[in-house]
Amino acid sequence: MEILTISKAAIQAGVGVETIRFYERKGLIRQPLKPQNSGYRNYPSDTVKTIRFIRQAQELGFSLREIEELLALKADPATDCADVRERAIEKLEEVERKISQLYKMGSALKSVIASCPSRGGLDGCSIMEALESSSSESER
Amino acid sequence: MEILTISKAAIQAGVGVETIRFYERKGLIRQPLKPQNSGYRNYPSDTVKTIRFIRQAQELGFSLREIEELLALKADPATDCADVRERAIEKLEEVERKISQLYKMGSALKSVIASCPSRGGLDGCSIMEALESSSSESER
DNA sequence: CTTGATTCAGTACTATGGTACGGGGTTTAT
DNA sequence: ATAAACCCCGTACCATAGTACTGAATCAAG
Repeated sequence: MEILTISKAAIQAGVGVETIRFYERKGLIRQPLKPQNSGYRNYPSDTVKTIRFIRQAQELGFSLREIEELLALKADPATDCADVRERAIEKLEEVERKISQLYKMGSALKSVIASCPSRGGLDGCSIMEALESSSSESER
Repeated sequence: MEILTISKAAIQAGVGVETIRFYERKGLIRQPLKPQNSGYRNYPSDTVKTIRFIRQAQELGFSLREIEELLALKADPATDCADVRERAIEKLEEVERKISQLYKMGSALKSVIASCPSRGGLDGCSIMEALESSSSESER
């Protein structure tokens, strides 16, 4: 297994050096071996994979906190595939809910555009109405 | 039209009092009338609708800055229609960009879920594999 | 062996979107 | 009329996801 300095690891993973240290501080990647006479990190190439995993999961809409959980599942030999699948399904549902709302918003905007040929009267401007009717709301 | 104190408005809109003042500072909602002998805000119920709109739009991935622009579309019917129309078109494009982004996320999640055996250890978990092996470089 | 590049830890700073607090003034209910 | 509850403004603080900077230590090349 190849050993990498932080900057080599950063290049291979496609992130900045600071980002790696940031992930380490956040507990997303563990601090690698540091040789006794140096404080320098020596990364196994596994770490590069982990970082890529993080970026990939971010692309799918997972937050770093959620990714941390995914990584914990990954590290636990008792984890069943269904656990991971469950999280992916939840995320998919989240994504799909957003898409459908954006569709509504898109049609509201289209109707605004259509009903506004070139002269006054924005009475048909109903972006809010379109959204109001579709939202019974989340708590905080 | 009902008149509300800030806390009543906050409750109706499902946000905190501080959030309303924050939106006001940000220019998302306008400061309401304040009776002469009091510094207290008196909100029309319209404001509640605006706040709900803001929350809704945020859920869809709009930033407060973008939402401010969306709100500007709805406001002021005296504005030239063509101008409003232009901004509406821009927002529509933004919405469509968001949809396609989320769509990509959704398909990625779906394909990963579909190929998951949904039981067993992670050795055979295609979701984890997908997250790891993907060397699609998004550059930064 | 010296120079320049890299790395270290720690902290500060960015932007976004709030949330909390402190020390007042105002309203309202009893 | 007095206490509880509410509201004011300003400022400080929180999380998220990094990015930048500092001064000292270490490493790699000539």
